[in-house]
Formats: sequence, C-alpha cells, structure tokens
Amino acid sequence: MVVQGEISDVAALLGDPARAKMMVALLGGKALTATEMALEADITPQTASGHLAKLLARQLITVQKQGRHKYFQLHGSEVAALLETLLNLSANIDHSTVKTGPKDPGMRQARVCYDHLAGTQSVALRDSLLGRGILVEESGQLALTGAGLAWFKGRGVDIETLSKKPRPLCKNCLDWSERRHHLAGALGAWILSDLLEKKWVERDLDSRTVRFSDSGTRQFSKTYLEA
Amino acid sequence: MVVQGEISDVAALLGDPARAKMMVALLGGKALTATEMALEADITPQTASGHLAKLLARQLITVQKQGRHKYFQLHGSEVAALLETLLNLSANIDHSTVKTGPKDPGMRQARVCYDHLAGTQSVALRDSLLGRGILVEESGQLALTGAGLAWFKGRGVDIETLSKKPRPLCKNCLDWSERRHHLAGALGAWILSDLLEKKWVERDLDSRTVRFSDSGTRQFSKTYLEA
DNA sequence: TCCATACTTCGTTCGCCGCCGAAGTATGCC
DNA sequence: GGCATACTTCGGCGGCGAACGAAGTATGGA
Repeated sequence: MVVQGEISDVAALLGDPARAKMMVALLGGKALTATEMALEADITPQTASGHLAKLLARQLITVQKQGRHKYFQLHGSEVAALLETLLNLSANIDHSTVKTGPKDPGMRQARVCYDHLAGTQSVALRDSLLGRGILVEESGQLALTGAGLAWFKGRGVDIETLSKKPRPLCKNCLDWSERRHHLAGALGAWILSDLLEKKWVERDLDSRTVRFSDSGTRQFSKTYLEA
Repeated sequence: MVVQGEISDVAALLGDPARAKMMVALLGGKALTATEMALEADITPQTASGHLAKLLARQLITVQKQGRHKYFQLHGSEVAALLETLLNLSANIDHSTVKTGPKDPGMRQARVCYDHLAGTQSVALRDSLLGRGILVEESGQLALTGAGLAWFKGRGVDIETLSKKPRPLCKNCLDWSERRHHLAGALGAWILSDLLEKKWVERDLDSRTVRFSDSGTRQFSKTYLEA
C-alpha cells in the first residue's frame, strides 16, 4: 500500500472530465451541493457522490454539513491556483488559431476567479492602479506603495488586518481570457467583496459571471479607473 | 472534435504514473532521451514513445533531434511550476503522519528544482540574504534591495540583463522537503549556474541531487550564508 | 555493405474506472 | 407518523487506454 502521495494521483483526479468540471465550478468561490455539481458535470448524483468522496480523500475540497445538504468548497487557494495554472496551460494549446477564454461577452468582461475579479475590467483595474502609483511592479511582483497604503486606507481598507493573513497582499494572476495579469491576493479579494457589498456588481446565479449595474459601472470607473 | 483544450486533458496526461515519473525526471532540468525516460518510469521504450507523443501534442514538453537521439525537455517554466504545485499538493496529504520529501539525505540537503537550487542549503541561502538586507519580502513577494543590487553586482551578476527576461528576478518557491520558501526566479537560476560553473557543487548523474565539494561548502557558506 | 542502436507503428490483451439502476440511510417538513 | 428530498452504497456493464511483442523506419559506425 502506498502511503506517500503520488503526484499522478492528484493529477488523475483532475484528469477526469466530470471531476474537472465539478472543480472548475467550485472556482466560482461559492460552496455548492453535491446535486448542483452533478448537474454541472452532466452526471447522476450517485456518480458525483463517488467523485466527491475521492476529492475529499485527497483533500482537494472541504465539506460543511448543513442539515441534509453538504456544501463543498475548494481546499484553499493553493488548489485554486493549481486549477488556474491548468486552465491557462490548456488554453495555451495551438494558440495561433484558437480563441482563448469564454465566448460569453459578459463573462469576458467580468467574472469571479476564486475570490477575486477577473476579465477585462479587472485587467483595467490593475493597469490603472499601477499607472497612479498605488501599486508598483518590481521584477514581476506586485507591491503596494506608501501612497497606495494611504489611498486604500482612505477607502476604508484595513490593510494591517489583511497583511496578517498568510497570503500575499497583492498578487499577479494571469487572466484566462485576456492573457494579461490582473490583481489577486488579499487585496484583490477585498475589492471583490467590497464591490459585492456596495452592490456595484451582482453575481450571476449559475456561472462565474458578475454583472455591473449601471451606476456600479460609473462608480467603479470613477473610483478605480480614472486618474 | 474538440478544438478547445480541456483542463482535464492536461491533467489526465499527468495522471498516469508512468508519464508523471517521466515529467518529474525532466524537472531535473536536463534534457533526456526517450530510452532514459523509459528506464526512469519502468516501461519499455515503445510505451514511452507513445507517452512522449501525447505530451508533445499538448505542448507540455519540447524535442530536439540530434542524430538518432531525441532530447526532451519541459516546455518552459510554466509547466515546471505546474509540476511543483502538484508535488507540494500531493505531499500535503495526511501531513500529520507522513514524512515529507525525499528520504535520501543528500537530496534533502541540496537538489535541483528545474533551474534553481532546492533543499536545506537553499532555504538557508534565502534566509541569509533576507537577514542581510540583500532581499526584502513584502506581503509574500521577494524583491532585491538597492544594497542587494550592489552586492550582486560585486559578485559579477549582470542584473540588468537578468531583469530583461520575461520572468521574475526573485521568486519564492515552496520547498518540497523543507516546507519553507527558497529562492527561485532568474536570480535563483543564476546562482545555481554560478555554483556549477565554479565547481562548488556537482550534479548527480541520474537524480536531482547536487553534491557540495568540501571547498565548495566552505566557499558557499562564506559567500552566501555568513553575515 | 552490414550491423547495431534509437525510436516508431501496429495489433492485441487486459485491467481499471466511470457510469448508472436499484436500494439503503439520514434529514426536514407537514 | 408519513412523505419528499439529499446523499450514499452496491453491483454489474462497458469502454478507454496503458502495456508489451513484433515488425518497421531512421541514423551512425565498422
């Protein structure tokens, strides 16, 4: 009996189309039930149940039981990062002819990437923050400047608390559709939750798409995009 | 016929134990021939040939033909990063009881991680550079300081040239055996090649292990580890 | 020219695993 | 209690694909 975890075991779990679909569905960040994921992957609940048991055994996902429902989530951002890497690598194939990313224009424009925003809007956001000296990029790494610290504090962000988390504050994340970096990390996560709380954007019920309201677009643009 | 690359296709390639072994063998950074990899994975050459064709089709590896030999390598550091992530995730399983990393003490101490150094020595290296103000870490991101720039220039590193490459200069890379970060990126790669060129370390012929010579240990310690 | 070596292609076997139907357990609502 | 819903377990079917033997194609050296 093999005790040591083999790299092929983990990869094989993601190598099944149904399981992969289920995992990508979880990339949306929402906790999903077993039946929801079964629908997502076009399989019966009992098949999904088997898959979920395997994913749990390898600790790629976590469960929370709530009455007769079981809510599944990705096991931390490490697993999410693995999925992102896979998405980018699989999109890279034959990059001369194949259009990258989703076809849905709404999803191209703005979608959830585990816990932060992705899509054209989010690439524009990163560009703007860099252009205004709120963020700097040094040898491929993002960092908050002193001016940026003040700026975010003025917007009500508790940077000290965010910094204490065991994850980078700012992080580049390669955008699946845009092929450019957008802002991830604790700060990226904060911005998304802030947008949701302020109701500038609204999550689609059954996809990763997020929709900007009319006033949300205006306010987002004024706050984050205009110099 | 599916044109768009599916994430499960890539994962499935790494999901086969034989193929996974072949890919991990390439993590050593050396180009290998088909038969060498067949030996590594305990399969016959014709089976390996089939695997390699599939890996090539998905552009996870590259070939270079040289006479009757074919030399295979990983297709860039993106693929290497994917393998690293998988290694770490699979080692994470049952972390309460399972010893992580390799059993070979030499390999624990120093080994090659695609193009840079890994193992206890390399973790010590990063700690020392941070402690001496040559590198700084800001919200999980490594960066070279002004003092560090001067220090590396004094050691003959052409930082300008290194910075021009489309990859981060300094990068944290989670160490498989140590579970702590070591130094990766263009600078990490430069240090390894410098150690090899100066003959302070020598690569093992058929593993990822690198061995420090007696004088190499002394000089490495004096140069990089002592304040 | 002849042989050895490196790699590939083809055909066959065989085991694993994803899948569903049917039946079983837990939970909540009326 | 009775019924619906969510999830699980079991058993058997079916197909994909990894593996090797055998034979075929390049390359290099004697």
